[in-house]
Amino acid sequence: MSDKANGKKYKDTIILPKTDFGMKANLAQREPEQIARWDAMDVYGRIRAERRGAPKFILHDGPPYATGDLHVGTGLNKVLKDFVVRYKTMAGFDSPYRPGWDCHGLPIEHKVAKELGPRARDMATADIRKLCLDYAMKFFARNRDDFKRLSIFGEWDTPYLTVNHDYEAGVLDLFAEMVAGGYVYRSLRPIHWCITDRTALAEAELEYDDITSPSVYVRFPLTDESRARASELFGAAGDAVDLVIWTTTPWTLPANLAIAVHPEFDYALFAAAAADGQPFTGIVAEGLLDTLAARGLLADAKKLGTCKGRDLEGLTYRHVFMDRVGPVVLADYVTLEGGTGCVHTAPGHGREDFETGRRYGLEPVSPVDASGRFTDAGGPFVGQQVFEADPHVVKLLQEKGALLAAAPVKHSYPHCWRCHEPVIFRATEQWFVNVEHADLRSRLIGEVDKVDWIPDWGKARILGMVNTRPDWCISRQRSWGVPIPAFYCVGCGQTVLTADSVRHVRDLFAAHGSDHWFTHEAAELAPPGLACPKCGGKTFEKENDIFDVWFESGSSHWSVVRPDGRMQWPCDLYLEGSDQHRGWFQVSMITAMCARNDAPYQAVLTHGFVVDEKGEKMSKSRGNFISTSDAVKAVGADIFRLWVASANFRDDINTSIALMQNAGESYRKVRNTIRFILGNLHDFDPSADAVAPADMLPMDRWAVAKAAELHREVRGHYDAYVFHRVFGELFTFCDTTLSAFYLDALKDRLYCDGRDSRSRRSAQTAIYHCLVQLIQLLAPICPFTAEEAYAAMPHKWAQADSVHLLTFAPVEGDWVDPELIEKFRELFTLRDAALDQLEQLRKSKEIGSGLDARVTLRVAGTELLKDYRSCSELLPGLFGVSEVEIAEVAKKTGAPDEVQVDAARSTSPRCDRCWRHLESVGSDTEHPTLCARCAAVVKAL
RNA sequence: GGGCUCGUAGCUCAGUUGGUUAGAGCGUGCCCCUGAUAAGGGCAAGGUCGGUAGUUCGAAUCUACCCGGGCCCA
Repeated sequence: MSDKANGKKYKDTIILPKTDFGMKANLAQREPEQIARWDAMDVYGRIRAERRGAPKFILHDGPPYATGDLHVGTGLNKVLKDFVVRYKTMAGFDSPYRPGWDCHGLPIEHKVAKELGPRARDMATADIRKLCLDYAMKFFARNRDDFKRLSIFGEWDTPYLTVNHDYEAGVLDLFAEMVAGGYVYRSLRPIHWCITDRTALAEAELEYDDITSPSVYVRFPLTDESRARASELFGAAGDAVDLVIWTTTPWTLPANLAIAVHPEFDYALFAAAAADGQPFTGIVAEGLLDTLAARGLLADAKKLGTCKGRDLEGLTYRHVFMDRVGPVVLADYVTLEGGTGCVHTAPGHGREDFETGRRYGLEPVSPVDASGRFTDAGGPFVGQQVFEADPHVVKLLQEKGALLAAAPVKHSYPHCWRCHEPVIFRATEQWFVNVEHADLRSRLIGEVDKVDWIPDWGKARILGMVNTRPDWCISRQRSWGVPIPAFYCVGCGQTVLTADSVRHVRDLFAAHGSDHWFTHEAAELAPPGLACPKCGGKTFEKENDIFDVWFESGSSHWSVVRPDGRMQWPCDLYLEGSDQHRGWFQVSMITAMCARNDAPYQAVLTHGFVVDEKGEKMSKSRGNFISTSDAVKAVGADIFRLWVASANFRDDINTSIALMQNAGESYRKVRNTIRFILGNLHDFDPSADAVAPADMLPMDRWAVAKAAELHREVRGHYDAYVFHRVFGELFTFCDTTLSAFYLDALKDRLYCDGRDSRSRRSAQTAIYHCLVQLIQLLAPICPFTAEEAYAAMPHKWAQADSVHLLTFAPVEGDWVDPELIEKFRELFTLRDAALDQLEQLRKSKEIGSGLDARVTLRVAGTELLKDYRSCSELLPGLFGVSEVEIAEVAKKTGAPDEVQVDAARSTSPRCDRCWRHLESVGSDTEHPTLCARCAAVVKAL
């Protein structure tokens, strides 16, 4: 019989791996089937039932906007949440997860308006809202399918939608608390306004384009008292002293209430000649004096003195043509880029001006009606349209001798997206939340400090915002949203908004939804018997404004978390992208502090943004946009999820299909490691075959100790939400610990030792425990693969219909063995030396397989010798060679114990069955081509 | 322009309180195995740690400035 034929004959006597767990995952096809099975068994519902009464861990979902294809970033966010929820669930917590969607808001209304075109203007609000709802529902359904495909465990049949009646009622319930607390007020505020369409415009509805404006330099004279003070400040004086301002919108000058200077800049008092040759004394920023002089605005300018901007605060000046005295105020947005360093401030016509005015208690003046014509308060320009009034304003300034210079200037200016005409800033009545009321701002700051921000710089980020944020304007002149439930007395115009009136409307919305507001008259909406507190009137009009969508999403803790008996308020965790420091994190905190003086969350975890492979912003217009479904189509959900886990999400995340395919390489390694173990457990029943720890071989005890170590470290990383370390540990365990070393070293025992031999069962016991850890710890990240592996286990560690119903099996104390791990660490340096030698033999063609070689350890020192002899059995496996000889060599006195590693081609014959070169081959006459071990095993069959 | 933030091999990540020659894995190239086989094992190449200037006996690590990216504002 030839060697080959002999080998074939004995091949049937070795025990090769056997499993149905395929090498190819075929995720694209199998994942949807698995989802269907989970749905059919209602695995989510069963988890809820099994965890009832357990400690809770509540991750409250931030609602994504229901529009467009799901950006990979949105998919990544949901996957990270799913890691948390699944991990906490396996850790024994009851962690219900109810996803949500933000369904109201301008982007949807905008899309619908675009589709409708001019028809939109003639449509009833209620009809437009119906179309918006259809739009939102369409995308909600589409996005939900994408999320489900990622295997996010959650309540997909009962998500919270901000258009749900109970959600809308919750928004008003929270609003009622805030009204009761005195946080809500109504005031003028400038907004973008199109005088052609007579409508308010949002930032997203503006288009910027160049226009030419009649810019003017204007002199405003200081009052007598201020002139006296100025002469002290500057150490110089003039008969009259003028503040010089510059503006590109002369028509806003009737609304001028103040002049702003920068507190840190130096300002100069100067003497110069105006264009008409008349000498005058004025004030501008010192840094601009030369520039202005060089432009010929100030002939023969002579600096008389300087002082800091902050010292000018409180000086007063006389308006040139309105009967009004205005103050000098401080503002740090003043620049030296252009102008004079003294900024014309009209709180009714500019956002910054408005904020500055508010700081100084200046009530905005905005004498312009909806069509852009000056009202009675417009002084000399009553009835004129603002842009047409510009030249008249300039002329008047000239007549008054206040015009220093006028020149057309080209600059970028906002235009209406519909009619493309230039827009104006116009002050209208808006609703606000007062962040100073009842020390709200300082309470917010104090509360921010109590929340656990992960990473910790999140705290600095949100503090910076809370510190400087102005009052929150919560009203919008829009259709698609929750109406602000205020009433106005027809008799006297008085606003009526009380906690009780809000709660009355809340109940109407709970029953009928917010559409009710648009389909019913004020009389049907107001609480019965409502009377105007001012005039006693009983007839009312209803408010037309709706809430800012941020108010809606900022109410989710109140609408969703608080009423749900399965959850707890405040919840444990919010987990969103870092843009939400300004957005959802902040607005949720504000509403919660108003209502309950408490943060709505105990911890906030943020992730960076998904960017393209070059680290640049991802967008459809750049052509580097990737949707969640693109990703799933390319690599499948489990690989997508593994990719998410592999990235350090605290920074921005570089993304491309190719990078996800890289994660696919790691996936294959993990999968094949699991597959190999499964294959070698096909005849292993732990209840009958497991070997007690004390009886296990040292290398197997080492493997179990490594598995225990893995468990401890991975759990730690999960607890700290450091998923890329979870991934790293799991991968390294599969790749380095198991595949490259341990499993390779085990093959001889698993394949060739007797089926029931202690050495083989010991190995199986170890890989069984390794597999249990792998499947469990992988389950939150790759739920499909973990389930598939669990199903493929011939004997499970815990019986369940799904691995996701289980809690983590505890690691037994006697597994943990740091000393053993340390000992192997030493052995590995020996292994490195051996592999180095083997590689040289391979290069010189002396050997091919490691089994062609034998290793000799030349040991100097009795202690070390004893050490190696005690574990001589495991050495061939450690080095991957046929045999290892331990030889004693002389030790120099005083020298430390030493070992030298030598490898050489084995001189022993090769066993036909186990392929090892051993001296014992041929010792059995019945099986002359086998080694002693194999002969014995074959005979016993 | 401001606040926060990131920048270590082509890619994903490690790099204790500053301390030898900056480490892994993936990918790439080469080799081995053919009893994990569209698998498995090994070896090798690949980095001026974004740049510059400081502090220090010594800097990927500390400081300042600059460059590039991101989020949020203006």
